[in-house]
Amino acid sequence: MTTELRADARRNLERVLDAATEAFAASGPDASIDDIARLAGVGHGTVCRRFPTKDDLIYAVIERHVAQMQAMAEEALESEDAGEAFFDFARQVAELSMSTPGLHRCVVHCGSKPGAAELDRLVAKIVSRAQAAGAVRADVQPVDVQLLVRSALTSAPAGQWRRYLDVVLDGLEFRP
Amino acid sequence: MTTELRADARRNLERVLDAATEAFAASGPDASIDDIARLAGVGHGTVCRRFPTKDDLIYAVIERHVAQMQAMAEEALESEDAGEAFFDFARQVAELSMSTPGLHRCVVHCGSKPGAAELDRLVAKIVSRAQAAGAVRADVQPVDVQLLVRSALTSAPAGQWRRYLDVVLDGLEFRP
DNA sequence: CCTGAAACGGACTGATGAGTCCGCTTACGT
DNA sequence: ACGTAAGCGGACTCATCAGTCCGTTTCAGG
Repeated sequence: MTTELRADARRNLERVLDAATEAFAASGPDASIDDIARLAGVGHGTVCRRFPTKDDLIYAVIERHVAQMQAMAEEALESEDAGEAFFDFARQVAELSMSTPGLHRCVVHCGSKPGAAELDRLVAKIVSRAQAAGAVRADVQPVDVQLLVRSALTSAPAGQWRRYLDVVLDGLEFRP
Repeated sequence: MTTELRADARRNLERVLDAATEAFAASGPDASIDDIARLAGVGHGTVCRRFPTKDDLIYAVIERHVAQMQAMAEEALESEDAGEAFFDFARQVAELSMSTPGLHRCVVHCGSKPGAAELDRLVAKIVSRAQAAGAVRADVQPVDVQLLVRSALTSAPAGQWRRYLDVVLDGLEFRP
């Protein structure tokens, strides 16, 4: 079987993923492969063999994050109150993202990779629904909402992001 | 006189500044010194001699920009209506910044260099005044306002920044 | 065991970009 | 015109980092 990994290979793979998670959480996508390899206690050749590209590694690390966000999005779409669903969703995602700012920067770095496309689709739905319900201003596109929220989170000094998010979300509210 | 430049030196200096302005406007602070030197038609040693550090060069290029912003700030401080002054000032600065997005990114890159400190002080005054007048929400600091506006401008896709700014400024308005 | 395939790791390549150095050129005062 | 100091430019150093290659080690099945 080509899909089976030797025991030591599997062990190293886990070490690499753990190390990468730690390194990316600490330094964002700028963490170097060498640092990660060192942290994992393996040669960097080993890292590059499993993940032909650095982005592959980043994506492997944030996959779980993205899946969580997707779950949140699906839940939001089931809520009755479209407006409340949107604002709650935004705060939930922010809370998750900012629990590890480095990983958030990795998500931003990846932009819309395969797999994130589905998430984008869901977000777009949440936003449109909230706009249709008159809870969110109509002169923005779903992608604008994503970018605005993202940039507020990214630009906020450590620990201050909640206030920044408040400003942007208030700005997104529909006002007669 | 040590402060006098030889004619050719002055000519080259101007060429370098022009080239740097063009390159930074096109590519932001990532424009390489080599590119700038090539564009100016000089060796890159010449660039590095005049500007020991790349940041020195960047700062020389944005100096005029910063000065213009400072003038706008001073004017804003003379206005009667503190709230209107703030919002107008924000839009003026945005208009200036985004007329050359690459330079805007340079300004962001420089953060608060010597010289920009004075501008920061003026901005802080404008914001506090608007807050005291009840036009701007009180739960943000002047620096937060700067970062929020900056990030909205930076994250907006080409040509879309006005809408992004609208959202943030609306979010900054005081609401009873 | 013992052997072949899988996995390892680090030396190597190649790209990039900032800043230094020094032999050559050129401006400009006399 | 000529000598000298200012100025030039590009080759060089140094650092960083992603990705490749191959000789060596280790696993695991027979």
